[in-house]
Amino acid sequence: MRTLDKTYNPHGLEDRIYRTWEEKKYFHAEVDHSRKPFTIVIPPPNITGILHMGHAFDNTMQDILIRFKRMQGYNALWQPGTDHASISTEVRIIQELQKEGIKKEDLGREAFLERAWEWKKEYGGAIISQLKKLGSSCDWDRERFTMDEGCNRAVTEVFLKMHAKGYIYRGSRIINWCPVCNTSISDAEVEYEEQNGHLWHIRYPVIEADGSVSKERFVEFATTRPETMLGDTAVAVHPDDDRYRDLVGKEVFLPFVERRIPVVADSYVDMEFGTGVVKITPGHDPNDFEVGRRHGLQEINIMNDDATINENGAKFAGMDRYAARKQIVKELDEMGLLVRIEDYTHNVGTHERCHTTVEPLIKKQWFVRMDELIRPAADAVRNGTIRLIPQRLNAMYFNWTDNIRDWCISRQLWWGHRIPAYYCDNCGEVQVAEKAPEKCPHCKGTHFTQDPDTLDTWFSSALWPFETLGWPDKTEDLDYFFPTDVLVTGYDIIFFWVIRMIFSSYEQMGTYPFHTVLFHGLIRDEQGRKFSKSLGNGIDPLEVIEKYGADALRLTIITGNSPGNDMRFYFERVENSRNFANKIWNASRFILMNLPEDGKKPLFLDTRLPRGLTDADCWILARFNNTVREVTDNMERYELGIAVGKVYDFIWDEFCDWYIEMVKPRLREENAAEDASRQAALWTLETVLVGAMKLLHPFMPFVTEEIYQTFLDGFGSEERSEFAESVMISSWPVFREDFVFAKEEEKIGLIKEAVRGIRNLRSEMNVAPSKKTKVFVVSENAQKREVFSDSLVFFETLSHAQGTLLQADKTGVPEDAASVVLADVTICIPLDELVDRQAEIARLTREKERLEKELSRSKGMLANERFLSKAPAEKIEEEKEKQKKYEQTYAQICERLEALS
RNA sequence: GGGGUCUUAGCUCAGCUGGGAGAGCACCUGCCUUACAAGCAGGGGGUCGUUGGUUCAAGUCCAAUAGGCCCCACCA
Repeated sequence: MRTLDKTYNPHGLEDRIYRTWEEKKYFHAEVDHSRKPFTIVIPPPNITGILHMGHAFDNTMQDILIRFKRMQGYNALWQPGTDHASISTEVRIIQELQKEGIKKEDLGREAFLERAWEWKKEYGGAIISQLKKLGSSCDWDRERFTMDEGCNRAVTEVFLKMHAKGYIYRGSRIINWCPVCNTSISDAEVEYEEQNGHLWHIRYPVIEADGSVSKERFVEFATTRPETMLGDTAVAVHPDDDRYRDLVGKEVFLPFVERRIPVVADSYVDMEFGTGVVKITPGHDPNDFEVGRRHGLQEINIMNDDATINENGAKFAGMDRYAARKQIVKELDEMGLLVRIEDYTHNVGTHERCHTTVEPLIKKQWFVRMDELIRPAADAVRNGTIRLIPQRLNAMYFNWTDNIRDWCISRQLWWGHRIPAYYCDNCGEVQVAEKAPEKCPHCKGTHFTQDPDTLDTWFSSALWPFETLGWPDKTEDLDYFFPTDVLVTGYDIIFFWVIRMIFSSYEQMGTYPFHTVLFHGLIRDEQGRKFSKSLGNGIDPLEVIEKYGADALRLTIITGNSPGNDMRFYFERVENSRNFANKIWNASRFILMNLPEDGKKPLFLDTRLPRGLTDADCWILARFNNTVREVTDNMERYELGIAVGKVYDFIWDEFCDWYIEMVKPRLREENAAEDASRQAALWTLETVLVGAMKLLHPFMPFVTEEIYQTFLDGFGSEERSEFAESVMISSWPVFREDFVFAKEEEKIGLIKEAVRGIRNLRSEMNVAPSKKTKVFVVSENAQKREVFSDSLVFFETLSHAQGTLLQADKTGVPEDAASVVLADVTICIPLDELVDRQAEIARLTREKERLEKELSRSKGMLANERFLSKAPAEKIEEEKEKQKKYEQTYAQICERLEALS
């Protein structure tokens, strides 16, 4: 006989089920033109990473969508893979080497890369096995890596094409330099930190008309970085600033390096700030760089790559930038050029990885020109070709596209895609090509050196949606699965990744990579803080899975969350999810207990409605039907949190707490004689439970699979079908016309109200559970017998449960009785059975007041001409019905009150 | 400085296109009822940040305001 343990235990079960899925190749998708594809590419996790809550969030959402679409009959492909993550991996390897006392440079490029590949081999797979623990139904046969052979070819191809089109160029620009990582970093990798510093007020002597350095006339300005004065090539004032009008065009004297630099007028200067004078250091400040370019100023680099002062820094050469700062301030003071020092807090750019203060430097780097490329990316969102969910993120998206700057793609790192550019050893001429050319077209030299830099890690990620499907080859996969459908990711990488995928895809493929981007927020700790290593507040999803199961983790993550919103993670919430798994487990056990033991074909395999269905059966079928429609609708609108909430409520509240309780009497041995009714109940129980397992499967894949298969008991079909052998390849429930039972729904709705009324009464009147109470059900409705044909049984159940005899009676409400007045039925408990007459009066009075409020609202609406003329007819009808009910009920309550007092 | 977002029950949060205030946890009461105490039944508790406006009707739309958070830019 099919049995389940008393308590749900995900341990072991989840791994076992996942293995079966893999063995059966359910995750695998092949080109099949008879079916529509549905494709998601995974945001490739870094090979350095271990699974964190962010991954869990991201991948749970993707898995839900892909499982849903798979069940709906789509040829669903979830394309997995990992990212080489150039800088973060390189940093980690350097740290590892440090422990062995080895420096990256000592090892050399070749040996270092060997080391990196070893790292990839060792740790790259860890994240994959962790994703499997979560239940991710990726097509692992298609796993890719951003530095595998195909992706390498894709990267080179794109680089060459874009270079040929003039989108990629090499140029001198001011870039952010990290002196510790020894590489340039992109603007987006700079993190601003508020730091306490100083504002040094300094003055430069003016050069007099006779060419002498003035002893009396000075220009005063303030700076947070005095050491950069060594690279000053001008001071600037605002063109409208009357105070300095006569100075513009003159020169001032720069101490130490003894340079004469011009005073220029530029509207970049804020007249209000400080003295209205700014020193201009084009070599070490992005704004100054711009000013410098406008005025044709000299660009002087005063620093080495390790942020020590170089030979342009006169006597300070060789000093660290901070040591030089100290010394310069001291000497300026001695020269009488330091006016004062002020405390000042300001934002300082730091490298997000190592938090070193970045140094703006002018360097030759490779760039992608963005002005033209970005346009179609902005248009796609603007005209709705690509939909961002939630829509409010459009603003953030346009904030990026409207303020785009050229993308610096070269990195002075070793781990990554090598730039396909070769310099002639003889003349230095650069050739961009797949391989080193044989001859330099410029000087005919034959020896070349490849550019030592690698590409920004996002360069390859930007190609991810099509390179993983075979590009640059023309593959059938690409043709069939691309463009993909939905991208699921965090809003924090809109710029890094999403925008870059969109323009890259448009440029290379002529089409957008997906039509929808579903964003999720961040998972925070219970105090609302981000998870971070330094805070030590991280929660390891694997530990949660170990303790509560992957299903519980998934349900927790998705419940009550709406797209793009952050959420807090509480263990209490996981416990609740685990309890829900246990709940459905036990509901299943209950049904199994009542099934025949002979291993007969399960009843629900016959989808026709059986004889003997009662009102209760029809009601739950109708409620299920309704849930199917709503949940499907929510899923299609990506409202996953709402969808799962509805499934949860249906299963726990309607199915378990009401239907199973209603149906119990019919299952009892002594009622076995009424076989048709019993069979109908069992058929309904099975049909609804199995259907509910399907609805729940995308969210909680493991427990639903176990239950589904237990019920199918080996009778499943090997094909994808309604009763496939696995729930994950079974078909998603659809709305059924034969499950529409409006009348029965209404009846049971009434009965539920009645029962609640009785429970309320008993509870409020302090009726002891053991106390037997008479209950009269009074109805004006002549059809009451029919209405309550089920309810009698139901009441009996309750009475049994409560240890109380309840009985229905058609006589009127006795004088001395507490009662609940419903629309067309009154439920009462004789007062002699009860404690307190006053309590009943108080209760009825409250009820009366509530109704008065409702009535006045309703009357107001129906008296309003505009409402009557504008509102849809159904709405008005509905309101009239409501009012009628209110009035009836109100009258009854008044009567009861009178009778009591 | 620009943009976004949030403010709903003690806590954490749902609430789609305006029309009877919700969930989980916590709390209180009563139940070990033969699926489940990881459970069942019932209950208390909210002027939906503040002010004004649109509307017959606003948690829901508009404006202003206070406070929190996020992103971008970054004033030397």
